[in-house]
Amino acid sequence: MEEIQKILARNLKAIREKEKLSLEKVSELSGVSKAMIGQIERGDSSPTITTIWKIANGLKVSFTTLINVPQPDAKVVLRSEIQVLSEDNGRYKVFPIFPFQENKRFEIYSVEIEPEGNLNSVGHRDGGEEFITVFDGEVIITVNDCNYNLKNGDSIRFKADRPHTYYNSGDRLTRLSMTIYYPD
Amino acid sequence: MEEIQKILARNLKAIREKEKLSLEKVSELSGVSKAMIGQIERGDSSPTITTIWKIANGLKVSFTTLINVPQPDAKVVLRSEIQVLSEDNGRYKVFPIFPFQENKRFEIYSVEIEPEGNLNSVGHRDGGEEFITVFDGEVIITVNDCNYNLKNGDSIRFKADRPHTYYNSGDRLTRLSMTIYYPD
DNA sequence: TCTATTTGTATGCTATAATGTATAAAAAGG
DNA sequence: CCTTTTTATACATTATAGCATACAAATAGA
Repeated sequence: MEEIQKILARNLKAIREKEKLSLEKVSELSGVSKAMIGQIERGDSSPTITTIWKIANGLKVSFTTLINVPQPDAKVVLRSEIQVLSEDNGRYKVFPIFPFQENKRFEIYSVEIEPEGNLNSVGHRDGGEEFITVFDGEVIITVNDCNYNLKNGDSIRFKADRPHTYYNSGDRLTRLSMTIYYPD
Repeated sequence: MEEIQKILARNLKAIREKEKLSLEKVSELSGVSKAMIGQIERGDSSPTITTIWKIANGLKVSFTTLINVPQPDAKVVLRSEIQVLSEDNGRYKVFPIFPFQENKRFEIYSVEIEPEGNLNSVGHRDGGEEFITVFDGEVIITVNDCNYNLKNGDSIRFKADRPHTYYNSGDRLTRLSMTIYYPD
């Protein structure tokens, strides 16, 4: 029995218990036999993707809910705790706030750019996407040679797996929130 | 043949072509037979979770990469386009920037709170989690009766499926970035 | 153009997923 | 406590996943 089967078994059983459903009920909801639901929960069988799909749909949960592992409560990150990363002679500063987590697939930064400060990025991992909101100042973001002029309060999302740049075109500090999503 | 099989077929074939791998090579990397890889790509078979796990690991991609559907490039959201939601007699304003997307599982807002403005939340959907960073002013966030005093540049993440409140304890506008994650 | 190599597909066989049914065990109700 | 109902598991059968092998088709190189 593979580890992934155990994970699936635990998650399915946990969901079923939490919702207070019998094997019979899950069977009705999903269109998968009661005996098969039981086999899966005991880790006695490695179900096909079609079967899992039916179960996920029947229980109205996602695949990842069935194949991932759980985590804990509130956590504060003070600015003083953050190890800042500088580029462009200190004119571009990145504050890594919430690191990447495998089961969430995103990480969060805040960014500060001094006037005329800039950063060129060759692009991140495949399929990555950035979500940026301007909280102070202004910025010109270039993606695939397209310039996007953003003012205070504006936002942009773009595919981050290609060359892109950030440039503070104003005369005061620019501050951005940055959420980077990775599909894998 | 189920729809999920077609999706899987398309994604696997796309990855293989992109990486310029032969069926033989994917077979070596994953430990799944060449014939089976071919069957999966043609949608001729509904593989078990163990088989998909092996393929995902062999190709170093996630499950979601194999079972999800692709999207387009950069998109700008100007502040003027955002429909603001107000609470507490206008002292608490929410700007929905990037709406929830099923395949990413998070949504992004910015929030503005006037001095003494506050909001009580009974909690969102099960397992939801909030990631907040202060970009201006200060805020007291309460989660499970615990108060967290955050200053400019500080951040917090907390389980959002329980009662929580936001209160501007300062004497000027507070601005927050808010990323809400939902497991399903 | 021809030959050798690589690649994808077809086929038959084995292993196992998935089911329906029977039954033992657990839970609910009087 | 006893009886009925519900629930989970065992078992036999059917369908199909997964594999090894052969071969046709496509590609690469001389």
